[in-house]
Order: sequence, then C-alpha cells, then structure tokens
Amino acid sequence: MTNPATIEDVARLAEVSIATVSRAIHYPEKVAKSTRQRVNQAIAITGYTTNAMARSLRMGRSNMILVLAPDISDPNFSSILIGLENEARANGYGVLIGHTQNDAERALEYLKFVSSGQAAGLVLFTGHQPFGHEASVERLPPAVAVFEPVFNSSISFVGVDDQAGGRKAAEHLLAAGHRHIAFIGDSKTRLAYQRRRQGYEAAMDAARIPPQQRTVLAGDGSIESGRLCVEQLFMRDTLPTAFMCVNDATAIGVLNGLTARGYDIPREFSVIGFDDIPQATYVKPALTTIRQPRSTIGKKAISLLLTSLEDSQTPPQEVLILPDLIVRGSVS
Amino acid sequence: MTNPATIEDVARLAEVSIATVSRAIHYPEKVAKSTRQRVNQAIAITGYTTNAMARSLRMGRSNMILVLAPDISDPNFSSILIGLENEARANGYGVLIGHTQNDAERALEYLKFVSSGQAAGLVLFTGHQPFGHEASVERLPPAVAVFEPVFNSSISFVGVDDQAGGRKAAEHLLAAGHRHIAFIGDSKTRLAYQRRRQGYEAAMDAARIPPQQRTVLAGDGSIESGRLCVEQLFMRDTLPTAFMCVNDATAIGVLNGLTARGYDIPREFSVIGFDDIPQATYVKPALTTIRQPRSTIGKKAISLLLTSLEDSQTPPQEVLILPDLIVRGSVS
DNA sequence: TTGTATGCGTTATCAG
DNA sequence: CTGATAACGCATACAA
Repeated sequence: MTNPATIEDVARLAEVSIATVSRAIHYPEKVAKSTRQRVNQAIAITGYTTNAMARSLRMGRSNMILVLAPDISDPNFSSILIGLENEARANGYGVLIGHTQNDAERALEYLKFVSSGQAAGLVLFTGHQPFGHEASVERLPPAVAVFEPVFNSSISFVGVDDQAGGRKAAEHLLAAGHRHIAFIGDSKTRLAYQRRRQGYEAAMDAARIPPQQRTVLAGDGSIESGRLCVEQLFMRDTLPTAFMCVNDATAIGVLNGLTARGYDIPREFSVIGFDDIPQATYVKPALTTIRQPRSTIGKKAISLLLTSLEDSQTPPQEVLILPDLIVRGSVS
Repeated sequence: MTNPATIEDVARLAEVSIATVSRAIHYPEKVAKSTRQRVNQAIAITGYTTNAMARSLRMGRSNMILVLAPDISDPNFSSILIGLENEARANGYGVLIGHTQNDAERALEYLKFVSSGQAAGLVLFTGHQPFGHEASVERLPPAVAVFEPVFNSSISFVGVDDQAGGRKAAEHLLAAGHRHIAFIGDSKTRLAYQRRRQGYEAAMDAARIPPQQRTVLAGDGSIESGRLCVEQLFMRDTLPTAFMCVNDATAIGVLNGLTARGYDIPREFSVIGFDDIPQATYVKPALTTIRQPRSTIGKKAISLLLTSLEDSQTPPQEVLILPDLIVRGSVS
C-alpha cells in the first residue's frame, strides 16, 4: 500500500544521481559496470517500475495504441483485435480498447485521451469519423481503419477486398447453376457493404444476367434483418433460388427464416454469407461464406500505423487483402 | 497538425496568468466575471483541452477506469461492460479495456498502466489474480471483480448469487418432475461454477434425491465440452432425463449433441442453462436459463469501486444479486 | 563516467 | 481577485 518507488528512491539507494539511474536503464553501455550493478540491485530491491505517465509526458509520446470500437460484441472484432495486439506487442506497444457504443461524445473523450498523449495512435473499427462534428480534423492523431474504411477521409485502411469477395461469392452461386440470386442487406451508409454489392453486380454482369432478374433488398447487417428480408420476398411472385447475404449475421437470419417456413437448405434454397464468424460453423447447415483474414488484417494495420508514427509524412494507403471462399453446407 | 494548445497559450491570449486560467476552469466563482469571459473566449479560440496526462501526473490520480478482460468475445462481457460504462460516465470517469488473453505478462503490463497512475481503479473480469506471481500484491490498486470472484483474495466482488441461481435452476427441473438430473460442466478452478454446483446439490438434497442418483460431469464451459459430455453419457447404462448445465454455452453444446443423435427437445430430454447469453434465444428450442442481471452488476461494481477510491479504508465486500429464471422452450 | 539543471502541462499553495 | 512558483516523475543537454 506504500507508494510505488520512484527513480529517486532508486538513486538514493544506489547512491547515484537520478540521471545515472535513467541512463543505466536506457543506455546500459554508457554507465560503468559496477554502478550499473548497484543500480540494478536497487531497482530489484525497491521494485521500481518507470512511471509510464511521467515518461510519456516528458517524451511527448506514449507506447500505447488505442483501438476504438463501436461494438465489442461484433464477432469480427475479437479476432482482428488479437492480430493487432500480437503485432503491437512485438513492437513494444500495448493496446487499449475504447468502446464508443456508436456515441459521438464517447468517441470524443477517447480522442482527447490520445491527443493528450496517452496513446500514440489510433485504430478505428468504425465506418465513420469518430468526431461529433468534423471539427479539428487537422489535429487527428495518426490513425488507421480496419474492417471498414472511413467514409470520405484520408485515413489509411486495411481490410478485405470487399468487392472481390462479393464477386467471389456470387460466382460460387453462379457456378452452382443459380440464375436468380437475391442480394440481401444492401446499405446506403456502410462502404464495405456497398463494395460487396458491387462485386455481386460485377459477377452478374459477367454472367449476363439482366438487371431485372436481380433482386436487392436493404438491411442493416443484423440477424433480424435477414429474417425480415425473407418475409418480404415471400410476398412477391417470383422467388430467387439463392441468397447472397451481405454478412454472416444476415445469412443466419435468412437461414432461420427459411427453415422456419419449413424449407430444406441447401436442397430448396442456397445461402452464402460473408465474414466467416465463429457462429457460421454452428448453424445448420453450416454456412458457406467468404472468410475475413482477420489476424492478417490486424497485423498489417499495426505495421502501417507504426510506420506512419515514425514518419508522419507517410501518405494514406489502402491495403486490400483477397479473401477466400469457405465451402460448407449451405450452397448446392 | 499543429500542436494542441496548452494552458499557457490560453493565458497569453487572455492576458492572464496560467493560474487564473486553471482557476477559471475549476473554480469559476473564484475569478472575476470579466476575466472569466476573456479566458473562456481564449479557450474557445485556441480549442484548448486540458492535457489529461499532465493533469493526472500532478494530481496523482486519473479519471479512467481500466477493465481487464481475458476474452473480449465472452458473450457475458459486453453487456456487463455497458453497465460499467454508463455508471462510470455518470460519475465523470472514462473506461478503458485491457485484453489480457489470459496471459500473465499482458496482465502485468496493464497493471503497470494503472499503478503509474494512468487509471484510478481496476475492474476484473477474470477469476484469478492478474499477476504472474503473487508478488507485490500489497501494491494492488483499488479493484473490484465482476462476473466471477477472484479466488482466494480480498478483492470485492459484484455478481450473481451463483448458488441461489444454481438452486433455482435445479428446482425448476425438479418441479417439472425430473428425478434424474445431470450436472454438466463441473470445474475445479472456476469459483462461480463451483457455486452453481453447490446450488444444484442443495436442491437435490432438499428433494431427497440420493447422491448416487446424481450425475456430475466435468467441462470447461465451452460449447464443445457440452457436446462431449453428451457423448460420454451415452456410453453409460442409465441416462438422465434432464441436463443442468453450468452455463449457456455448455447447454448449447448439449442441445447440439442431443439433436445430432436425433432426440427431440424438450420432449425426450430437458436442458437448462445459466447466464442468458444472446444466443440462448436463437438456438432451437430456445433455451430456458438463469439470467445474469448484467447491467445491474456493472452499475454496482462501479459504485463500489468509486467508494473505495474515495476512502481506501473501505473493507472488501461481496455483493450478490439474485438472478431470475427465464422460461423458454428447453424444459418440459 | 557521472551529476546538475531544465522542461513536459498541470494544479495548488502562498503572497500580493 | 490575481500572479509567481513549486511539485508530480522522468529524460536529456550540458557541464564537470
């Protein structure tokens, strides 16, 4: 319960100045072997640990990276996070998570956290700027977005090539013989989803499926919205034979809706998702989907962030990773 | 991209001393109205924001709370977190998350983070001490554990009354007429699970079910372990008619195992879980379970932490909340 | 090789 | 009501 030892305690015990202690820690070769030993001993005795805050204040830079997430329960989040953490750790950085709950005010507080130097850089998991108003954008700390690009900004992005992935999904359905493929979960606001749809359209174009044979339903990426889309479709005359869903959650909703109506998947309908979240394995039938290379994304994001930390002149980049198709049981 | 404004910039612009600026911010009534206005104006112009790091260094206390989680993707985590965040925010604190991945070294780094003053207190989501070795335990910052008590320590705990919950679950099965109830997911290391089992035993005792009619299988709380337990049970002569699972994940595994063998739930077997995670609703049949009052837990945990922050003499407490039974479709 | 002194941005104490 | 100034714990330029 006593206060943590400071560098001064160590100095006193080792009978040297605090400068020497600091040097013994950061430049061991610049201090005589005998004094170095005394210092190390004193450190061991006192249990001294350098006060990260004071250090950051003095150096004007911390060794923490802040990850901003609107929703930590997003199944995509945790595995990307692990990729981030491992790479950060390998480079001497720690990772902190700020949960914004999609709330601008919270985001702003976290932003202050980093601009007051408590974190060196930012990883954004959200698809939008983390600021209430677009004020003070010029004071934005080094940042990189993952999973979903930041709309209309010059922030670097590391993620999956959504368009290529969308195309791959659609082509898989096409190759299975489907001609009438519905796109479920279209979004006006989420860039990643729009790109997936572009991939769908491109594949349909290439297969010479006329636009009037394409069905596109809007959604918000939730399980519930997938189920709802199925209901909507059953109000119509013509039904698709396959569902290409904007993400796995939507696909699970579609699966639920379909089986609730007594249909047998994949015999009567085919369904494909996107992301490959853990749940995709447990659902019945197991979901055929496009896999997010999550740990790769995390890794690349950190190394990108670190280089722009070293050299603030680095121009923003977009790193797109080609996703793989994971064939399971929901397509025939 | 210019450096953030400091208190000195504001002072210069308002033509006052930095002391006055600080006062105008923290004790507005102690400064003349006219100067106060000048200062506020200068603040607005410069976009000044007090540097949290310098402030914390000077004050020896920050307004951040660090939440340590071994596994972000734990479905129990996110909703407790929201409770924590809301209550913290209402009291002027921010919340940061440290993801330990159950790794002692990572935990240690986060611990340094708080002992260097970058966070005022700690919320533990894990069931064990967050230290490599139990060294320096006396220097432990104010902390409170949620969801799972910290084994063998004097850290305050806020969570569900696991024993009462376990008993409630068993009694529900008993009331449905079951006599042979298996307990799935026994654990030697996790205190919360042990308590749930004690509740089970208590209920069985009260119903005068002899110990030899009780079946207890070990598990680790995962979906997979639930499925495995079912396999094990089918190697035996006598089968239970009901499964009381240590948590929902295990229960879902049991459900999967049972339906994979072609059984109809709840007609042929009954299953009850514990936690009420979101997935419990989506599984078929929907899971009858014991609900964790998650946002209440979060709220109480923070207020407990804050009081022990004000007055470090507060003795450790154990706050146990009575959980409710949620009846859905997996018990008959 | 080591020590002294300064400053990072704040808050708080003490005079004026 | 306001201003100088010390201190928080550390790293480093400069002097010795």
